[in-house]
This record gives sequence, C-alpha cells and structure tokens, in this order.
Amino acid sequence: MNTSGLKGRRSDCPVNFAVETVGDKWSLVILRDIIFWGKRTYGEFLRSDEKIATNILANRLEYLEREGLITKSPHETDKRKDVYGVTERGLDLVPMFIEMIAWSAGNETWQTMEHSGTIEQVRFVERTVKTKNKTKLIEDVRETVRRGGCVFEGVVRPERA
Amino acid sequence: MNTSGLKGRRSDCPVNFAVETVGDKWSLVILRDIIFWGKRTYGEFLRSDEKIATNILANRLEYLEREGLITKSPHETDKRKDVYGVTERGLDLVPMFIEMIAWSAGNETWQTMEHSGTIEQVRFVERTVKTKNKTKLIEDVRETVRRGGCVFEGVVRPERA
DNA sequence: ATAACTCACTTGTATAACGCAAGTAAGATT
DNA sequence: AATCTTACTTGCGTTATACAAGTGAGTTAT
Repeated sequence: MNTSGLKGRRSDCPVNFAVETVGDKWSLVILRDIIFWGKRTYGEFLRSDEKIATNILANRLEYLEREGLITKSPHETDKRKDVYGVTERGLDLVPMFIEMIAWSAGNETWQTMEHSGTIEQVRFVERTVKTKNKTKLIEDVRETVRRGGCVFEGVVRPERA
Repeated sequence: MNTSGLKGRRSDCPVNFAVETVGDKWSLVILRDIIFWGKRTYGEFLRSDEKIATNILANRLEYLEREGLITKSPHETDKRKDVYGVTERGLDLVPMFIEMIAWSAGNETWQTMEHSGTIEQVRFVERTVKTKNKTKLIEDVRETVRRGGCVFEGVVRPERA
C-alpha cells in the first residue's frame, strides 16, 4: 500500500504532478473548449474536431469536476441539459495553455499542417508568440471567461465535412 | 485513410497538437530529468523517482529523438553508454515546464503532499511563482542547459528507501 | 396527446498504451 | 576468466482509450 504521503502519485515533483493531473489525452481539450470556444454542454463537447468518444467524455467530465477544475449545474430552461463551466482553479491553467499554443506555433510539424483556422484564431496564436506582456494576455482571457464569455466569442466556425 | 493534411492528428488546434505530442505520461518527465537534473544516460533515467519501466523508457527515448526533442550520441569513453541531450526545440518547452511547476505549486493537493525536496528545489518553485520576469528565468534555464549544465546543478538528492 | 426527436448518458467489446518480470548481448571491471 | 554493468528486448498482464449500439428522461412537432 502506498501510504507514503504522495496521494497515489508517482513522485512529489511538480512537473510530474501536472502531468499526472491533466496530462491525459482529453482533459485539456475539454477545458480548451470551455475557455476558448465557450462550449458548455455535453453535446457541444461531443461535436468538437477531435471527436471524443461519448463514454470517455462522461468519464473526463466527472473527473474534471472531482478535481475542482470545472463545475456542473442544471440548465435553466431545458431540464435535459447540464451546463459546465470552468472554476478559478481551472483558469489557473490559462498560462499553460498560452505556452502550449506558443510552443505548437513554433513547431515545424504544426506549421506545415493544413489549417482551417479563422482570422481570430491566427491572431490569437500570433499574440501568444509575440506579446511582451503575457500577464496582460492571461488576465484578459481569465476576465473574459469569468464574465461568461470565451476567447473566440462570436467567432463562427464552418462545419467540417 | 486520413490524408487530410493533419499528419495523423485529431485536429489542427495548437492546444491539441501539444497534448498529442508531449501529453503522454513520460515524455515531459524524461525531458525534466535532462533539463532540471542533468541526467544523461539510460540508467539514470531508470533510477528516477517515478520508476519508469525499461521498455517504456526505450520507446520514449526513441520517440523523443524522432520528434527532434532530444539527441543521442555515444559516450566518449564507455562504449556501453549512450549520452542523451536536449535540443533547442526541446528547450522551447521550458516555458511550459515553468507554468506547470507554478500551477502545481498553487494546487492544494500538491501543497498537502509529503515533500522531500531540497532547498534548491523549493527556491526554484518559489521563483516560478513569484518572478515578474519569466523571460529572464526561461533564458537562465536555457543558457544553463546549453552550456552542459542543469537547473539543479550540484544538488545532491538522498536515495529513497 | 402522442409520435418523433434530442440530450446526456451507459453498456459491451475491441484495441492501444502502459506496467512488470525476466531475460540477453556487448562492453567494462576485477 | 569470471563477474558486473549497461542498454536494451521479450512476453504477458492490466489499464486507458476507441467504437458501436443502446436507454430513459425530457422537448418539440403534429
């Protein structure tokens, strides 16, 4: 039995802690959907580009709620729906998102991929790379999401084939 | 066949790209060993706190080299050994590491874990949280590793039971 | 009112990733 | 020459993820 104070983790290293907590293939993608695209319901997450399987989605949402990164509450008018939101602790991941985006943007493999991004997305990626004041960028994102919005507010994405 | 220009990825999103590229349970841990602890050989990676399995380690090292994040070269005097190092593209991940560390440091679960860290580690974690000039911190780390060193240079870790 | 549809799931099964233990061959040490 | 170290490989068990097909509560259209 591992009662060694590590709470079931492989080590006490902070890098490893982040890897073990949000380093699976879906947690950050779901949080991105909320923070960047303003997705709020199960069905909206299901329809994302990455095509998450429905059982995995259910599992990840439960996990993220248990970890205190997202909240779940009943929809005001439609009783079938639940509305998911991101917590302040979830928003603490914004700096990581920014660095992930900046890193991908500088990666040749990503650059040579086929991109169907909107102008707003391209601009945001550029901003993560070029900005001298990341603190400002981070606080902009947090504040936008806090007041119920998202980074790509109003951005219309064409449906995929 | 997915010849849709995504190079086998689930989408063209930069967040997803980072998740798919280094979002497994070991890649970042191995890069941390090189950048922060100056580990350079197979055996040294094997002896890390997280206790990676030998077959997984072999697989990840091959993957990271193929991705251009690490280099592999024969040891100068001992022909049994190979020496691994981090590339500039691998060092591009330093900002992400910094944010991961800062995020974990602000996480209650991590805070209440049993920590066996050295003074140097604690100080570095504090620096990632408190620094107003992350650019400087990042360049410090990059420069240290470039000249063959590592973040916790000279830090002696006691063996675990 | 009821049939059709939407929504958030669950269930079952297949496959891929990871974990564990036991090798092995080349090279270094004694 | 024997022993030890090093960087692996091989085989097998377990866990995570993927795919397809439901299900029941709730909404919408007729």
